[in-house]
Amino acid sequence: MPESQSTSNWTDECLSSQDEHDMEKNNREHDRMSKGEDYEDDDELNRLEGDDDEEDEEEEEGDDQKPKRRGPKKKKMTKARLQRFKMRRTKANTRERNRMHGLNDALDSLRKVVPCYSKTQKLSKIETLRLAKNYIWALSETLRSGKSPDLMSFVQALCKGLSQPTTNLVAGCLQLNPRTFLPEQSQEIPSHMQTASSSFPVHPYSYHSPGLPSPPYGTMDSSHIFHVKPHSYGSALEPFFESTLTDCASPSFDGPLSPPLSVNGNFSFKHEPSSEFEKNYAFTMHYPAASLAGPQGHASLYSNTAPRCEIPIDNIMSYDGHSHHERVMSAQLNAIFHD
DNA sequence: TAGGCCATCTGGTCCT
DNA sequence: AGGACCAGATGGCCTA
Repeated sequence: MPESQSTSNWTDECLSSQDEHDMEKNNREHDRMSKGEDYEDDDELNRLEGDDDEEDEEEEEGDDQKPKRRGPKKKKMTKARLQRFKMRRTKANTRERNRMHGLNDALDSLRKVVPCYSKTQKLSKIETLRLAKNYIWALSETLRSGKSPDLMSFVQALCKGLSQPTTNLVAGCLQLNPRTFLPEQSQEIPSHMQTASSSFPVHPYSYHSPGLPSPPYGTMDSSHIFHVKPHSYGSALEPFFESTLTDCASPSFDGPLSPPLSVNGNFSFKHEPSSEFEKNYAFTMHYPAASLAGPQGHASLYSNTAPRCEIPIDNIMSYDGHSHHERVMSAQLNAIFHD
């Protein structure tokens, strides 16, 4: 293709300001190369350029000082060639930028459907992926076993391999002290919690970051200890409390109810003091695909009794929604602090 | 100031 | 040939 055609094709494209910036940068690059800097005598560029420009054919001959080089013959960087190079580079940069933006958009979508979504405190890319992996694993495990896990196990599974800040974030979402569910802390965890945390098998693919700092080892804040009350009527949700029912008949569960718990809107427990419901927490899973899916969705696994969703269904975020989710979070925070 | 995270540029490789 | 994908390099920003 003649250079002029290639150039006109390019100029037909819409240049963003970033592209213009690229062009400027490439012009600087041009200056640099014109001065003979870098690029190892332009070998690199010549390799990139290919050999379709007869007019530029030129070889370095008679250079006795340097040993003969292998590979394609060297060609001079003509203006036209440089121009085409710049254009290709600029286009490639734009494509790469867009590609990365698409990737980041996908990651953002993932952040929204993973527990502990926060607009203000965004999970890093790597932590998002780890948390998503744990989340998928935990849900799969739930489906595989056909038994709902207790929350402590679930949170433990979620936090496997996460960095301390992310673990703290999850703990924050849960209103929990991370020490209460980190597996390494089992010696410090009350017996009922140790029992609860055994519902999940060891995560087969858990990421063990060698460089991760240890979780905080502070004093146990009893106000953060997680108390789960089994609800009084039989339902598909009951298995979530099975371990606490069978193993945790300790006096600690006769104490005051702990605040309702929310895992970033994926689980929530609501305290309704005025009803018979009052000593129980309704479990809801308003992961959008679950709670909105109705009979087809995951929610149907847990919803064969009267609806427990304390948040109006239309307040639950849509798959890509933000504001709904924020309202849900806000509602849950209200519930958390309603004591 | 060091370290973490991120966006961007870049060149290589593979695929269509 | 051109685009997609990838990984390395680099520099900016932020935080402890």
